[in-house]
Amino acid sequence: MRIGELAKKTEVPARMLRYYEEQGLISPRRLENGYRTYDDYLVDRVRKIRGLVDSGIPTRIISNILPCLDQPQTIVVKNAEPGLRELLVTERDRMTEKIDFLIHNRDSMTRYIEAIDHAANSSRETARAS
Amino acid sequence: MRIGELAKKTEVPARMLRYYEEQGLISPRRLENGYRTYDDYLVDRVRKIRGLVDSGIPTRIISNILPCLDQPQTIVVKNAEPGLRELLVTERDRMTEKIDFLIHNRDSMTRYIEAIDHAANSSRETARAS
DNA sequence: CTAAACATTGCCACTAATGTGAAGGTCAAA
DNA sequence: TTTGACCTTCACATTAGTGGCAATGTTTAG
Repeated sequence: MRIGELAKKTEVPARMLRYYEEQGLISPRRLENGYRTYDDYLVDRVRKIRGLVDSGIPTRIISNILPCLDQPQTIVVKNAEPGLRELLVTERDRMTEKIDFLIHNRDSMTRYIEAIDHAANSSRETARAS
Repeated sequence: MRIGELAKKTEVPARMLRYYEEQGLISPRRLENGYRTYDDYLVDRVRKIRGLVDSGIPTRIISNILPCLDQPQTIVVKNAEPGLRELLVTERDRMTEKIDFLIHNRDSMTRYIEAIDHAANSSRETARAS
């Protein structure tokens, strides 16, 4: 598919897709006329990129961990680049920390919201009683 | 405590603490000489700010949700600012989405790392057999 | 077939958010 | 009175995007 279709499917502006290419996150092939052409699997990949960026993971890191995120445990593992495993473990652990942190704070927010609701109920009852 | 001590306790440079103040995330009092003075509870708060920023949450949002994150369900709930509950729920749900996304991808990374390890073991055994 | 409408390209510059560095001055403890 | 922590202010850096333009390719309507 061409850039416009991918943009529509991913909700990511074409402009941004070119930007991600510039950052080395996606590498579409080209048609004879120079137009970029994207394989289907890139739809999923672009969504992952968005999610990772939204989670505060810098593009430089994203480019390293993207290979892990493609569904079939591709034979790419054969690379065995030394240091890659290290980096992946580090980033995986950092991610786990982030998850725990977010869960903790999400739960605090939930309790706070419930406190608001409870306060609203109480004052309603107080008003009714008066 | 003064800015230097807070910087040491939180591992956040003093420069950055002034920046967060500028962004309205913390409001230290001042001594007669103009020095900033921080209460103990701000240590925790600064750590939260760091975590939230690292998780891709913009400071403008952080300033809104910070009140929820202070441990004692302070009587602050009395505010009942209309629209605040809405905003909190929205951000809480956004946070949940982020958590789910991160968990999913963290698990993918873990599987990939295991695949690397398994590949390494296999080739070691192959080498031994030859 | 031609012309208008639309998609894509590269390019350059600009914005917004989050920090960071450094100059020049004040404060206070040794 | 020197040293180190702190003050303000202005400017610069980095990351992640955006806007606009002129040129070219493609599609569609008359």
